Amino acid sequence: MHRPRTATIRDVAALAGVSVGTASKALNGRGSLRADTIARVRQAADQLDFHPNPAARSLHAGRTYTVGMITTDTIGRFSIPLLIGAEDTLGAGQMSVLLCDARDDPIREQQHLRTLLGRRVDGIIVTGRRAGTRPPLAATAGVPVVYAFLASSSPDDCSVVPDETGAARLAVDHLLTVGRRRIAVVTGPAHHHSARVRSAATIERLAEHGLEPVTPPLHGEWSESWGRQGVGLLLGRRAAFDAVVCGSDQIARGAADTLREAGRRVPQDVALTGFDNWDVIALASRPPLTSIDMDLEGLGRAAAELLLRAIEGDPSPGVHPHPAKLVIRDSTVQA
Amino acid sequence: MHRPRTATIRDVAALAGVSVGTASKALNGRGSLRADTIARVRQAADQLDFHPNPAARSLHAGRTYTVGMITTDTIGRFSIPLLIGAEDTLGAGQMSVLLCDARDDPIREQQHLRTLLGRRVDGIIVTGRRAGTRPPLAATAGVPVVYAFLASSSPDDCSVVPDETGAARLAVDHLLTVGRRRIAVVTGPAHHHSARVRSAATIERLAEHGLEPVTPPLHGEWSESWGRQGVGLLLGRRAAFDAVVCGSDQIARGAADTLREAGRRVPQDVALTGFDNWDVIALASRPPLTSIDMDLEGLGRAAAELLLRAIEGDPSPGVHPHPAKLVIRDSTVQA
DNA sequence: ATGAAAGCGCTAACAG
DNA sequence: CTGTTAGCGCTTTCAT
Repeated sequence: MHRPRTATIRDVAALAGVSVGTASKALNGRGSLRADTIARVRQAADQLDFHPNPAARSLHAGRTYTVGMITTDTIGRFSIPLLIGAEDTLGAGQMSVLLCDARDDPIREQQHLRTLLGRRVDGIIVTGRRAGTRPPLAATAGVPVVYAFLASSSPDDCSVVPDETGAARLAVDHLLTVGRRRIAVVTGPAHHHSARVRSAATIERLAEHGLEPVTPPLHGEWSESWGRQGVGLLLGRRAAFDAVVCGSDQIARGAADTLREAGRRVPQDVALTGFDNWDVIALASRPPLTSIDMDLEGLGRAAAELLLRAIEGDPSPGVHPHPAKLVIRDSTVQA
Repeated sequence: MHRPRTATIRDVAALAGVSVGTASKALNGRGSLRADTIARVRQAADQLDFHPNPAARSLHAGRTYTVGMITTDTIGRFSIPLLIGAEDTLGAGQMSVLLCDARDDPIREQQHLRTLLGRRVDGIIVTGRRAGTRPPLAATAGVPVVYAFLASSSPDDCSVVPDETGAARLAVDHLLTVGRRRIAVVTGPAHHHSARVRSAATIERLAEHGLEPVTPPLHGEWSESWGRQGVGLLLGRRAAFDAVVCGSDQIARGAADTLREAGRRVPQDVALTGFDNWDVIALASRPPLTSIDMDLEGLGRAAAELLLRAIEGDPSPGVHPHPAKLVIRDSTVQA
């Protein structure tokens, strides 16, 4: 095999006129060496553009300074900010990230897991769009795992999830602040965890203020089309409402379109809140949407920090909710 | 350091009652061994769930079976399918992918490059949204590099890019097929490479059919808002047009909204083509958009294949265009 | 303060 | 056919 001749510590030692052991110590600040020896070695290393071979280092240290990131469903809109956030703090911790896309296929997931363990990663982050919980990864041979966005069903595992109840409260409180009292809910499929959690939290928060929604929550797809239909239903029922809490930005955008076409002004007649703060949708909407931002990038960072800590031997089992924030735009407050 | 006691080849050899050398040969199919010896070793390996330590293997082979993927702008809508495609074929080639997000920052890019080279990756894929060309990566110490989506400005490098001219032709030919002759172009910023290439190719193709656009191409943002404005301009000028080639799905969707609100039927009165086939936009549009799909996932796969080949010592310098395809929906053909 | 040598886990020559 | 041995590049005792 034609090995690209990179400088080795031998070369550095030779150039500096010391033994490899001394060179190693000089470069790693171990042992006690004369200052000028250290300087000489450093200079030699610079001159040769020496970078220690990570394979050799790993072989000795038993660590790879690498973590695996495995997205159970295909990498998508939700995983990306998570990836970015995690990659960011892991990189700061000198860790590199191996990316695995399981495409919603348990077999692929299993293969990727084997690959990662085979590569002796120091830790694993599991993400995915699927709401709620998922079964924990099969045997990970003592390698620390953190679940991000979705939670492991085992409470012994460490999971970081968006605080969806807190998020729903943010939306309700904001609508109350801008004077709305007759609030409707149009959200995603009834069987969908996020849809249920969000609408339950919304209702609960309303109740705390002595209110209830003008109709039971309307469930449908996570689509603009359903947003249009849902609001169409509300209009058809001649329900009196001055705000709609929507389960996603897409639903909210559909709602905005239908309201406008029906001659209702947003936000003067009806205020709208979205969810996800997905810029493409929220900003293109007429008017732009007030929306809940789950801070997925921050969530990814949080997950990475917990993983780093776990790798250092300090695990944090349990489910850790990550706070959301409200981004206010014209769909609730007149420009 | 507390090393997780994974089985080593020594353990396997001991259990099988052979020497490590023999065990190695048995597991790698080298040399010539008795069938039952091989079987015994295999069984021992299975029993101990033995996986060769990749650090040791790398140390010996001088390869890491790892490639770096570095996205120059932040990971986004365009990079993801590329990532997925590349990860897919690299994984099939036993390669893992180290992900680096440079966030449009040359300094971060440089750091990531150093990290990747420091980790001795076998190859690098560079992607990014920025259109057109980019300066080649600084010294890569002989590590093969493939540029995907954007091209390196050096012709000695290997780049895989979408065939945007071919793509524009697909759109024009389709519009002609459905009987349109008075075609307008509304696209992105004039300084943007894709916008220029796409509209130039559109005009050229029209010319080959003895036609020209009803007005010079209209340039603006890559946004729905500009799509609405652009079509507003066309309507205001009382230009007679029966089709609009839009530079992106967002522009096309904006165009569709304005046309509908102006009482023009899509596609009966005006046909629309989008670009990117971004489902969230193209499907939510009323009507759903006929759009050009650059097959980014396939492009990522192609890039990965070229990289694998380059790693094997068979580089393919030059710019390799990757064909696009047309996805026909209701904005050009009545449902 | 420095050097010599062992060993991390594996593969590939070379002996037998 | 199988075993022994010498590295791959680095860190770390242990001598000196």
